[in-house]
Amino acid sequence: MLRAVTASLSDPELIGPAPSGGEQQETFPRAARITRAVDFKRVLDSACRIKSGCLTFVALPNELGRARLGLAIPKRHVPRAVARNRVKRRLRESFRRHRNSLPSLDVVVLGRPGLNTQNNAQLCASIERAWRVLTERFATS
RNA sequence: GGAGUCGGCCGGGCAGUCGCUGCACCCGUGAGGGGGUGGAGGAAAGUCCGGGCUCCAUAGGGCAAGGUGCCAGGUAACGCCUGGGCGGCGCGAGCCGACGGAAAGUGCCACAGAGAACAGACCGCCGAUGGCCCCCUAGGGGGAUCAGGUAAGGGUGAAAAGGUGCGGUAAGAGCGCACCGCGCGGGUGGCAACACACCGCGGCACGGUAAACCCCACCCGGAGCAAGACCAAAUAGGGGAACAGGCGAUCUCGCCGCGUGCGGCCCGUACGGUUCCCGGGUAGGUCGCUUGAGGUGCAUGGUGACGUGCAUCCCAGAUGAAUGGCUGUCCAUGACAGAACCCGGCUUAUAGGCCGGCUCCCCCC
Repeated sequence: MLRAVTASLSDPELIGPAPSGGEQQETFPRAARITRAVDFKRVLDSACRIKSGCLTFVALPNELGRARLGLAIPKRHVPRAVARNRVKRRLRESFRRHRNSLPSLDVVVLGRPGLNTQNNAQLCASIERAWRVLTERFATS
């Protein structure tokens, strides 16, 4: 875990294009997702929330040695299924890219009002900012 | 060539790369890995109809409620589709139609208008007939319009007592006649809806409204994949057994027996420890879950919807929920939009493009 964090800080590409074959594979297996209702509940009951744009990131350290992602984009804030899929795909893709540089956290991303009107650039900026904040806050602890 | 109309189809392509996911195969004790192969739509949407499937209910029948509503066919079924009829719109191809019943009953028909349902004289026209005035005066002529006559014209209205023409009359009027229309009965054609340049009768309306109540005919049990079936921790609780045996006695039966509370004691009653089993059942998991009223091709019956036969193909199945990101390039900027048990329809949204049938107009030969 510690090795992963230091590697990420020295990594030149944080926003850049595809890495073209680094040492670490940027995969997104099922083990990197929060799939159980109890896990969701435990994370959402924790106090650490970071608002970034129209998204809220709720984080809780875990003992697994890797970061996990869970999504909760409500139909109330993004009524159309296509738009909802777009938001979730952006989040998953960005998480996949930054997974190896993140601390060992369970992160649940919540949608907030106004999310429906965000374009891809705004969305990506919000997500990138959230990863940086999460890394800084949990890297030392 | 232009305008229009109907039907069908596509709805970014290609290459590279990094990911996700179903399936079978290989490697690995296992976690997992490897290469292969499949991976959103014409509407996946709205959830408006109709089915399949599942559980519950149910002898049979009726009422109520709801729905459908020209006729015939297609279909698993339909409120859908096809063909036909009728009415309306369009030069036409075509399009549109809750299109059964108003002589079973009830209700409503505003405003305007003189009058609106067993209806009417406001303006107008007439004033033959009766009365009035004038003139010549047996008799006749003229005038005004009091009685009155009149539904042709004006005006009101969504709608005003069938229409046109001729006759007729004081003026008019189905008052009479001809044609058209209407109603009733019959005939003919058609499976039927219905049609008719067919026959007879009736001078002629039995106004509209049933997406107002209603009447008639037909159809209809309820809930939905979070349906439902199975496996099944932990905790609490339910039921049962054992933990304790001994004595008498012939296989069998009888008697006594743990601790604590209530009580002076017995009977009685309540509570309690450990282990195991049983059933219900929560978290969680598995199935349901994709081979189907299925697609494609050929043949064949039918005007058609569609049916039949043969061959061939397997074409998403996720579950905190996959089907995407990036780069290059081309067409020249890609609309509406994302499966959640599955089908058949309807409705709504939709940038742009392709193909075919038909109609009308213009030009050339």
